[in-house]
Amino acid sequence: MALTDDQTVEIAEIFRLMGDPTRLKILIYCLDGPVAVGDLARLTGASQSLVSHHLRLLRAARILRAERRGKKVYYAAADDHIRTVVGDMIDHVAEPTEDGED
Amino acid sequence: MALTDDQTVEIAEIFRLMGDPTRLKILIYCLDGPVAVGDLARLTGASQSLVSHHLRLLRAARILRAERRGKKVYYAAADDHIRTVVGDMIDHVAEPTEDGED
DNA sequence: TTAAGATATGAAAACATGTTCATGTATTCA
DNA sequence: TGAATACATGAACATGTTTTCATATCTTAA
Repeated sequence: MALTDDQTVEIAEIFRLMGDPTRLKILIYCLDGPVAVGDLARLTGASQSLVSHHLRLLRAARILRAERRGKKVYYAAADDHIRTVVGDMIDHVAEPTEDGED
Repeated sequence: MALTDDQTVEIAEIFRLMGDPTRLKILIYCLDGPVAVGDLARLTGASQSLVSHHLRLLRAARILRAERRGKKVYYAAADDHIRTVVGDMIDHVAEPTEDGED
């Protein structure tokens, strides 16, 4: 595998950001295409302020990218790795658990 | 996508656990095969106690699975999804950043 | 320029987490 | 059994994170 310490920390940071339910919901809604901040608030049930705070973190980590169109700002997944990672994880959870339980 | 709220929380929980550098290191060392607790402590540079605490969390979330052999306990990745997810993430970080910066 | 809509930001409150230290519980071997 | 090795656990401390509330900024339209 051979990752540097910095790379490990960088990856951990991304996982950490995906590790909050509110943030993960936001991220998942953004996987299929750009969504406006207000819509994300309605979809997730979180306050506009909270969504905005989370979006800043997700954007800073390059997990999401923002694009302004008039008064609204649309957020979407930054690249396909993100989509893949979340997709794999959904598969993981969907599966009935591999072989022997403990 | 259509995930239930519980599923979203479950996925977030797994990401959260992978989101700590010490834990991620432990996990990565366990990807290629079973590793004993003491070796994990040496490999990661963390104390035996800390490694043990983290292992408990990773095991409870079914990210790792434990197997005792004599005095030692060996930990390994619970399934291939975990391997895939971490692998994708490593690709993500390895890449030179997709198109336009902000 | 003023008003209204949409998003962003700072500070504080409430809550959660990682780490250490001391100690407890297996397991093997003499 | 007793000693030594390997791992697990509980409590406490220190630090970090999520969330809210109030307010600021940006954009369009009248």
